[in-house]
Amino acid sequence: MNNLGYACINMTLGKKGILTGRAMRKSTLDAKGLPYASQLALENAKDLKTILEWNVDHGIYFFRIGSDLFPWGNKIDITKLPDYNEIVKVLNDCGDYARANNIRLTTHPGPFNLLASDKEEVVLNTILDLEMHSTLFDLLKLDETPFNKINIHVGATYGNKEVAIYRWKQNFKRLSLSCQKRLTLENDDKESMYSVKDLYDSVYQDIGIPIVFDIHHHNFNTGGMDHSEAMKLACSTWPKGIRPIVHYSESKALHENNNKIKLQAHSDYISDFIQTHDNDVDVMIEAKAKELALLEYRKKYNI
DNA sequence: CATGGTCAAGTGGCA
DNA sequence: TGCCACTTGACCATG
Repeated sequence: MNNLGYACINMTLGKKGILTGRAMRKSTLDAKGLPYASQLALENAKDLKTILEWNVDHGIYFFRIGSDLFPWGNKIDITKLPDYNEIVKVLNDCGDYARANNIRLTTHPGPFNLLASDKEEVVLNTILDLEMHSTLFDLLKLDETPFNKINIHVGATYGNKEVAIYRWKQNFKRLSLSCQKRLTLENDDKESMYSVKDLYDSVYQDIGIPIVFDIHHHNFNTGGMDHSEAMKLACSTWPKGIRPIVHYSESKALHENNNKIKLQAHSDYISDFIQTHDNDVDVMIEAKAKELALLEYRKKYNI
């Protein structure tokens, strides 16, 4: 195993008001407009640097950037933000810092990003959101490869997986090349949806999108493969020279012995050793306690 | 100032 | 039929 990372929020810094997730409701955007969106984006960008520095101070070189850095960035023209030039400078600086310190940055746009949708409006919204993430990566001067992945799910079947996958692949072609080159697909956490094997057979074999293996999700949708087989297959889809990423989380319902919680929900901390079956991977820990869970894990297993 | 309901977005599973 | 879960809580009105 190489890098251990965490997602979007630093609890320690968050308590001090340092975060990249300043957001607002639509009503607030309507009331306050671009100047306020600009102010939030600038504060978010500045805090990203602080979080990256904190990470380096704590030996963490893998971080997922949240989707709210540009509040409403998928619906507004961010180049029209009053502070746009300054925001770009700050993001350029964050990117330089990441490169200099060998930090791997990724994103995970929300479950509303459905390239397989049968509704054109949903697809258009998805394209806008994915392109916003890609533009953010451009401003950070990150690679146009899945080293800096923009990761999504297929996420829905519309009653016919084959047709949905076909639409997914058609709509994928509508993305900019730089966005396409960063995109990865993750296995879903429902039996009815897409396992690693589904993604491999129906998408990777056709258009070569790398597969992110989510170990927790696999428990709910194995596609007939055990963990070791599925992880190996997923890892085989990554380009040479780019370390595959796997996601790791544990069940909140089991941790808290509470059957009212869905088994899929993520626990605050993780307790089991992360088995990577000798694959050379970076592991994104998806735990509600964020970097605290990562630090606890390293302490527990002395790594 | 703390709390709790609500918030942009899509889908599917379940009580 | 309406909540929960997913990428993630944070916003905002109210007391």
